[in-house]
Amino acid sequence: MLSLKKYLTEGLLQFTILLSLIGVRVDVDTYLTSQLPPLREIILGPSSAYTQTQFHNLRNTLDGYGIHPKSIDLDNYFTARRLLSQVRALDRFQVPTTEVNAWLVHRDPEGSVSGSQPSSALALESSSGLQDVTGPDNGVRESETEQGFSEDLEDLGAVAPPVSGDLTKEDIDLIDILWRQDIDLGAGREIFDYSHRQKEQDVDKELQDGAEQEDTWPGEGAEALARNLLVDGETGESFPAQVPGGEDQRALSLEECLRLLEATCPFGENAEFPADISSITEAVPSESEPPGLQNNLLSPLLTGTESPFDLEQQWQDLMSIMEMQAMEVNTSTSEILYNAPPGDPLSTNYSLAPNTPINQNVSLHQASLGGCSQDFSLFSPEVESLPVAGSSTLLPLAPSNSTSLNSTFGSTNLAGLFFPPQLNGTANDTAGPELPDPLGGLLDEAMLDEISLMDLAIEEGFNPVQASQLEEEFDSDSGLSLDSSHSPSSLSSPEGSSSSSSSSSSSSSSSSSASSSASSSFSEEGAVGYSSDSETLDLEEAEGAVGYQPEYSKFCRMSYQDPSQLSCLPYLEHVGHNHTYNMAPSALDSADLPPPSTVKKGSKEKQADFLDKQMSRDEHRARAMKIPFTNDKIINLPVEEFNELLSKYQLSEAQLSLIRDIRRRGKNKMAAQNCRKRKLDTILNLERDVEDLQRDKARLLQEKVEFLRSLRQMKQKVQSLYQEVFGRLRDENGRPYSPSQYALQYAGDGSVLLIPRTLADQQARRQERKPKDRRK
DNA sequence: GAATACTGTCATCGA
DNA sequence: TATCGATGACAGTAT
Repeated sequence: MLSLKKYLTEGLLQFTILLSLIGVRVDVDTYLTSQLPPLREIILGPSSAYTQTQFHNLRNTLDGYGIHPKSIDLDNYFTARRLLSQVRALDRFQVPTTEVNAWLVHRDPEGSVSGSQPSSALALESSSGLQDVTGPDNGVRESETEQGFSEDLEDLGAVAPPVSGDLTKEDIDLIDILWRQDIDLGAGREIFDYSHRQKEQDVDKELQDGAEQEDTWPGEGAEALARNLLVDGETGESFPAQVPGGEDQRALSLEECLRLLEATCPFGENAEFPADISSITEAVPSESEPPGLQNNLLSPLLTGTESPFDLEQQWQDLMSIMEMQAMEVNTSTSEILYNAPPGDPLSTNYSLAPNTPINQNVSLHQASLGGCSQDFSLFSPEVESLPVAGSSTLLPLAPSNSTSLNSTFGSTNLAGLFFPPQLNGTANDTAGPELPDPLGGLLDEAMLDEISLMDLAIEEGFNPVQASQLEEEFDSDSGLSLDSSHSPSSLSSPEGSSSSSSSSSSSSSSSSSASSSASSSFSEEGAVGYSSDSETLDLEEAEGAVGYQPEYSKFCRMSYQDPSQLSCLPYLEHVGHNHTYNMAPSALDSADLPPPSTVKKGSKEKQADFLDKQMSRDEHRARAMKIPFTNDKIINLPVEEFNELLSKYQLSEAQLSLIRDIRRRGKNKMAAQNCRKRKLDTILNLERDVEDLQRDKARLLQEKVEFLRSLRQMKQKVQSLYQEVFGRLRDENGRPYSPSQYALQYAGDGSVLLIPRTLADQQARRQERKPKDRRK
């Protein structure tokens, strides 16, 4: 179950993200034919399985369309089954690139190719089971999906040449837009979706009219669907044809979102000037550059100060996803991670050894977040700072083979998620500034260990979380939150045997010769050692619950054996596994039992022997010693009452000794059960504590990465300012100072001094020694 | 038949 | 000192 749950959860997450990216309308017809009209109505009803809008509505429980709660799971399950396979196939290089291409085509003002594709797209859709292809963009996407990756590149080059030439950035922007739209879904969207779902329903009715043809829906059903697709345009978000002016609205929203993105994303403008960053960074120790260039750099750096807020939220979202994702180790990712562009200025000072455990641990589940990985790259300046070279920008994303694609989509962006790209940069890039690296100490081995531990915590913490959740379901604070599903077989069989057990006679005669027949009767009842209803009730009346605690404790493991709690679970009252402590047959004599005449003699003997076997040793002893009261009284009575009870009877020394032993053992038995319950609770609490600590640690590490990123930005800013100031300095003759001979030094009062390089180096060495001495 | 889990029991300690 | 609860250890039983 754990694996299944994990699989579904993971798949649904991937599926969710994928839907968010491509706006796929889920094809439920394949799975819900006319044999399941109610389910079909529920799932294909006004609210389900259409677009990302509905999906997030479901997730956000907007309930705008009155879905039955259970339909959500069914919906997710059936859709996930099919779409999960597509998500899984991401590493076979189809979907991720097509997602990107679809949006690019949509944004292409010319859109010549995309506009010519709808018919083929529909045909492909019917064959692939994807219904969502409504717009020309999706048509291209579908066709590309079918045709493979090589043609994707061609389409990219021919159809959707990026305006800025940075395809990666556009992809990132678009993906971020989708995310924002998902988050900010308003009523207008829902209304739109609703109206167009009604039309969809009409089409479905038409399909249902031709009920037999539904199974073979690629025929007429596909045509109807095609009509529907041409009419409603699916997916709501990206669909212009349905609503007049819808395309304009969409375009407007895109632009708005782009503006929003540029305003919030600290690297948005950075990506526009990757070369500038590189040149400036490299130029710090060397000769200065024209100051005008730096102005272009400073502004994005300044805007970068706003980044932690947005990034924080996005990190939280992503990490919440990551916590639910069972991340697997993908060692191949390191290759991609360390193949960062050599000119990447951000990777200059924060490179890692390629064999650090970080990148071995950081990876997504195969290509599970292939589409989502683009979102991750949104926060990755590395991606945005890739050399802008048109289609060449896609090269890191373009797989030469399936393996590389898997690693690319599975890990690269995830690395950007967990660690800023500079962490994954190569160590070969030594073109950085010569200023003392303030971050060098922060990225030592300890830091790497922590980050790797974070991965381990997330990885290892997942199962304990699930386990604890199951445990919590299994064992609540009361210790008796039992579910019948946990032991269905145990519940059914004893109940089935209750009738025969209740018909047992009142005869207390037990014979050893009846053992064979008794055992056979047990096998017939299918529940050897389980007490019947009447037995339990009678025994509880006669002796109290002490003798029957093991029964339900078997279900709740180490639960407290409190009979009062047992009353809350009537179905458990009658079911259980009893080793000992059954009532004495004499107690059954007074119980309400059917007249002996209604019971066969053989069954009487069987029952007697059965009950005799169910008696505990102490009960046997008490019976043998003719103790005049029940073991329950012996055990549970308070000391005073117990002594009074003993004083009422004339008991021999052996009887008194036995009674005291019974009392001691009975109390000790309950104490042992309580002790074990406490022990289990302690373990569970510790488990939860560990999970909490793991979450806290992961969160803190996220924050740390964020801080490092901010620090890096500040450092770049300082470097730029340094160069700008240094470049403007002139000596008495009006000549610029040589960076190799002079350096700027920041004084403690905020002033900046121009000192010889040698002196500056000496001071830098002194400052380096001080921390070392302090450590000693 | 071995491994494991559950349960009862004993011995012991401390309150 | 007797009683009781808690707990480790062991053994029996069931799965």
